[in-house]
Amino acid sequence: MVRAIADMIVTGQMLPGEKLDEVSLAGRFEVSRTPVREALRELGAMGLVDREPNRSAVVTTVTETYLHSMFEAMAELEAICARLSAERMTVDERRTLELEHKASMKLVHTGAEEDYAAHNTEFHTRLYRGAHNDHIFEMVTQTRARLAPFRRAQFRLPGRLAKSYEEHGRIVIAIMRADGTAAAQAAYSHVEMVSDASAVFVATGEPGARST
Amino acid sequence: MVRAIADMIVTGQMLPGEKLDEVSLAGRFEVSRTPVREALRELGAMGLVDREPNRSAVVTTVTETYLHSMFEAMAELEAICARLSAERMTVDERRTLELEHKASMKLVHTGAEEDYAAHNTEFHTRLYRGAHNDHIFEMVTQTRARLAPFRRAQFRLPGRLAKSYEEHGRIVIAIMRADGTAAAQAAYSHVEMVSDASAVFVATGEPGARST
DNA sequence: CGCCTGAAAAGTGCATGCAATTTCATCTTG
DNA sequence: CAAGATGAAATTGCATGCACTTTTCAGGCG
Repeated sequence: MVRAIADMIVTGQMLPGEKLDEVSLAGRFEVSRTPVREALRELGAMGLVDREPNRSAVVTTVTETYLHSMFEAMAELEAICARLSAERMTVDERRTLELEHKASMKLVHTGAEEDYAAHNTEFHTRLYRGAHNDHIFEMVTQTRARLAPFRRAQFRLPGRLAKSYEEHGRIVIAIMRADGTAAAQAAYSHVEMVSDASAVFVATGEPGARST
Repeated sequence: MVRAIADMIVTGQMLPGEKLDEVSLAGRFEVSRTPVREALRELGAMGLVDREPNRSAVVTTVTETYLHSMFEAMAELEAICARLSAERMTVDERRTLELEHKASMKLVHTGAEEDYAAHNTEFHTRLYRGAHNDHIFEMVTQTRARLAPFRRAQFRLPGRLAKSYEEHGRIVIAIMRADGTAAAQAAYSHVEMVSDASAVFVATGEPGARST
């Protein structure tokens, strides 16, 4: 159930500031309020909802500066993962990463945004796993989840798919060369691009853009 | 109440693997089981306790490899904070950091372990704040909390106080020079030292050492 | 003597109910 | 007409109770 509610937030079905009242959710999931309350607590600890005493839980509205801090943190974390991946990935991991990347080229050509988005998620997850550090994996995964609402529309920008593919390519090459510094550099600027692309939608008031 | 239980875990009053049964805690805090359950959920989301269906919550036992991954993550995070602090701290923040650092010298000479530990916490917190990135601040703070049980005894190692002071000094100097690279380097190796110092106690079976 | 079996005890998961707080609409007043 | 006061409805916080699962332990069996 935590997963279900988290998904609704992360996928943008619930907008920041929206109230999550316990009885409605209890009805929606056909359980009593007790498990709902526990789920909301957990979501609160995850940073997805804000809770104040005697008030309804609300989907967290991130301020513009906090959003910026998350994107910056994301860039740093991805840079670390890319560097460690360049140093630590097994030959199998490297080969798979490269193969999957090259396979995604045809998605770019056909302009399959949905499919490319899925590939993109997997690509980055491979990077996180390749760092061989479970705690970093958890941090980067959680941060990525909280940023999801703001990244969603990025591939709708014209030419973004091709750009993304090209940036991935730079990361892959650096990792294949075991060049940690270059990999970190490439990953950092890749996230910066995503951040810029997302900023467009934030500014135009797309889902999740409302800020305090 | 979450805070109270978290403190018991972080300060080592509760050892990894220890069961947290709801009725006892309810009695201990003189409330019913409901708020206790919610607190345990939250602690679970924070990674301090493990919860499985129909089983008592237990204080998280970190495996040796996961502990290692947390220390490594901590080094990376502190390095980032030090680098960003070197680039972004205001003159006030820099001055305070330096003053507090120099003031701590006499704690080293008198061998006041408790007081130095308190100073140490504040020193690092200043570093985290100096990065001017709220999300990174949250991540590093949470990671630090989870590592607390394993770092506790480090200052009991002979000569550790002086070493720590010296390492802090290197970080301070780099930050005063606005040399981000040197600051990151100094912070990273500082955490590595702490990791090594803590490993001694983990190996000897001090509180929090039990691993799966 | 050790191991399996099963029943009792203990503990968790969830529903429900009540007190306390917040919220919202309406009424009052300057 | 706007701003504040007021009371009822809605909502949260917590206690309690019951069903179900896990654990424990005593007795029987190999």
